[in-house]
Amino acid sequence: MSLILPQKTAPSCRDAEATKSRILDAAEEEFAKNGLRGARTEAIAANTGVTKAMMYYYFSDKEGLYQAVLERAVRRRVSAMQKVDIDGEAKTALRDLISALIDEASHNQNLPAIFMYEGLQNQGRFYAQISITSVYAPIVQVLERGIETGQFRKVDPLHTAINMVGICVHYFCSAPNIKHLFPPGTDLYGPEMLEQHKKEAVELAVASVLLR
Amino acid sequence: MSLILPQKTAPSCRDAEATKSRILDAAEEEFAKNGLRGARTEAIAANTGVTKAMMYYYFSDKEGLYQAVLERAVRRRVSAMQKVDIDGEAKTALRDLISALIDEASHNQNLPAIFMYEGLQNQGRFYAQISITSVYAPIVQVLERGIETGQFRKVDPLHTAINMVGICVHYFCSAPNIKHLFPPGTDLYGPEMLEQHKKEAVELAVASVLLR
DNA sequence: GTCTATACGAGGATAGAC
DNA sequence: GTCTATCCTCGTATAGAC
Repeated sequence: MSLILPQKTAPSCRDAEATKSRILDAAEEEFAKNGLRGARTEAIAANTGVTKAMMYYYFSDKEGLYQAVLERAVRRRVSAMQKVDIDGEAKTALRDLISALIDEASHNQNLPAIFMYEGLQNQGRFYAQISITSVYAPIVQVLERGIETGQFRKVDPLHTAINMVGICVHYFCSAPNIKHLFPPGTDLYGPEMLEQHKKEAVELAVASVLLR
Repeated sequence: MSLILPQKTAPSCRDAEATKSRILDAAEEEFAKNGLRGARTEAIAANTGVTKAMMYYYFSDKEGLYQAVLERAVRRRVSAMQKVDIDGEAKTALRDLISALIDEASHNQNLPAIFMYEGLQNQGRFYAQISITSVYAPIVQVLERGIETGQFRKVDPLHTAINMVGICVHYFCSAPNIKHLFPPGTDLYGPEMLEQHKKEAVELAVASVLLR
């Protein structure tokens, strides 16, 4: 019984793109957990299946890797927001935008943490180059239209958009803190809880602007 | 002109309590910027006026210092929330709670970051011992009462309380990110901006639950 | 393209004088 | 109680073989 055991994750089969994306995945995980400063290149490599040296081969240094992770993350979130049709009724469009944001965070749970860290720890340095506008812009537009058409209260669209994003992401970013508020054993990332978070968030967002 | 120059911050005058609290202040600042892992004991000492050795004299290690900072931070936030009179009309009580939370974050801008980091980076490990319940409990109570008395929609009180805290703190935690959304040079911590954030947040929170 | 081995600086922690 | 000097691990990054 002396079979040759496979490598813990995947064979090193000289596929550049595959390797790069494996590194990006592991790095995203680590940066989401610990931020740029707290992340350990060692830990990234360990979860990658390839060695630390490869990281430096493809991404020149830790910061380069971080930036690549961030760029991919922004691309994903922007694309999730832009898939939403915002040209219909303002109320529906708002509901769909909030849903999309939460669905996307539920699907890729690293993103909220990645963005939060970028602000907290990195002072939004890379955001300056990347332009986060495209994430907030659709919400702002829908709010503006809702106000014009008389469906929504006269809120400040930008502040309100920021507050709505706050509703969506705080649940994810604070999950380890707020889990103590729920019955022991509750899984905040379980399907029922995610569904309820989405429901409550969507209803709260819509109710908060809809004219009575 | 060979005057003896004063120490950069304060004299080392053998006052234990004063020294401890100076260390705590500097540590809070550093932990708020970088989190437990990212924080540098060197940096804390540098802003303290006393040496690194003193840190280890009073707080056994980096983790001990972190825990002390967190405990003080929780005490402050809980006390800010408990000062609010929540026994009057539900709508007023809710408005006052949200105001208090934002005022407190405006006053001590490290707290939102400290709590966010505790969840993101430290998996809420210290929260388990400290009990964060007292921060959310007043909001939950007020929401429950508002629902009972028929003033508020039938929301889930806990989820909604979490979402409302999200509204309050996201502005602060994401400040370096979202500042790119405002005209260049806007100071998100300036009095006008803070006032507007409070106004928008309070109105949004109240409108989101008030029955039409 | 991928690996092993290692250089080197940063940073947490302590010893011991005053 | 406070300081200076130092230890030593950990973690980023590179050299060089395959």
